[in-house]
Amino acid sequence: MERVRQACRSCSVSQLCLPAGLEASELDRLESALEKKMTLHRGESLYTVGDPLESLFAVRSGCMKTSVLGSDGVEQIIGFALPGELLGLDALSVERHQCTAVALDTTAICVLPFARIEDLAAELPSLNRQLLRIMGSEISREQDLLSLLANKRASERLASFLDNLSKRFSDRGYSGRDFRLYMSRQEMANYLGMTIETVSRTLSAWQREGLIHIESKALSILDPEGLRAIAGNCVAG
Amino acid sequence: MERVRQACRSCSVSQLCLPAGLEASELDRLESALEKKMTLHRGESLYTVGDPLESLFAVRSGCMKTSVLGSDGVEQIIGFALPGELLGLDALSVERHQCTAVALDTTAICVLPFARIEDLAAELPSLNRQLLRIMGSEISREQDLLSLLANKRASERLASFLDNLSKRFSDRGYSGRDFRLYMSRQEMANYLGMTIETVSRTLSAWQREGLIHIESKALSILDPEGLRAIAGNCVAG
DNA sequence: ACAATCCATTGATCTGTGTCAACCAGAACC
DNA sequence: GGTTCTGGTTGACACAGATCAATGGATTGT
Repeated sequence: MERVRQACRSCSVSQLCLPAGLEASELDRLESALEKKMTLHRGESLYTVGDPLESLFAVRSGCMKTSVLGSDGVEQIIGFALPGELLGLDALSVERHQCTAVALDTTAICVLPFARIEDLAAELPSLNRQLLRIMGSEISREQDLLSLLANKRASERLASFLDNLSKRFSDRGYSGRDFRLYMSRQEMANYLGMTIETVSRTLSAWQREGLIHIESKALSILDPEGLRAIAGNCVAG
Repeated sequence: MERVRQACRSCSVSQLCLPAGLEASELDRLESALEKKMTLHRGESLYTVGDPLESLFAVRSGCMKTSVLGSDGVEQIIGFALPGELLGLDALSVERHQCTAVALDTTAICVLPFARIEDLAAELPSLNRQLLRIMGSEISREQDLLSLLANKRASERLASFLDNLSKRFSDRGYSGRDFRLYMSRQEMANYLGMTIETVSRTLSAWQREGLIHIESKALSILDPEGLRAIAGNCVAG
């Protein structure tokens, strides 16, 4: 771990992250509250269920998954976090993390000590507003996902998911047509409430139909419109 | 609509609501920011998708449902709000409501003008903290619901739902064994991602087995343990 | 280079729950 | 007092997707 100066200003996703909308002087203060950055490797966890809330985290590069554990011990993946996204917000309720965050790839993380963020937010209204904004969008992201799981069929869910990933990659300056799926088929299936076999079969069918090309984790979307049509024009997921 | 003085202090659910943890002087200021209260009748809506964010709302008595509209126009119910619960948090992301809130019964609502709450939160750290806490618990509530929808079978979902309602009623000082289901079978089914027929069949089966007694909307839980066993000891829903 | 894993694909079969349809009961209305 | 409506229950049947099983390909470790 190392102290990072100018962390936010040099970060390509700051406009998607906590600093969005802050002025230069405010950014200075946020950067000085930012403790350190850390790097996780595939499979390493950032926090697990029950850990006390010490910090919020921002993904700087790479990809994380978050999951909750059902009473039966079965993992349910809640989301995949790309650069610019905040992690740990669910811990604000009871001061303990309610889910587990694991790296799916080598991932750089900014650590935001909660006490400092909280103090700073009390002084900087625009920071507090941005924090609320991010929490609000996490709430509505989950609402969209609920709608997806409750009343769409498997292929619609998978198509929405790929479309959503595509959009997020292009928002971050990467190609929305060709990208790497950081997660395994198992993880996609779990996230979308289906089995690995159904994921595999559906992808194979789309490949046969010329909608996509997929080889291991490398995905090319050949017909974005076709995919969106299957998704029912809904980009949740 | 009328101005309400001492709104929070006289409210039986204030400890579940925004004022939780506030000192007397802070409570004064919150109450003076609280604009008015209003009453909705069954079927009336508090806000709908796209309405600009003007206020957050707290349920004082009665029951509300919130739902999002899929791209295909299909309603997906996201939650049922009981007294003490806050509504409108999803609007903080884009300053517009992302879902619709409709009364399921005659319902009293406290209106919290967002601009005033925001200003006040900047001055009262404990209020801001409580707002974040409530948003955090909404996030984890939805996470639990995701887990329920993605990998539980219909009967487990329904049992979890009833168990969760039971718990919330008893938290509010009502009986957790005998209570009125404010929502229709159709609304339960929609919320839990199943059909009305499956809800009906499952309830009938449990009635036959002596787990519950249900007549129209009046539910008695005869065997809470049995119900919880079906739910797999998970209280999400 | 080989075995040992792990992950993905594909096929065959089974099942939970959706779909379609008939029926019933209570509420609302003439 | 009957008619219509709305919401709920029950049954028969169909099907999307789960489950079980076999195989293949890639990655890891020795």
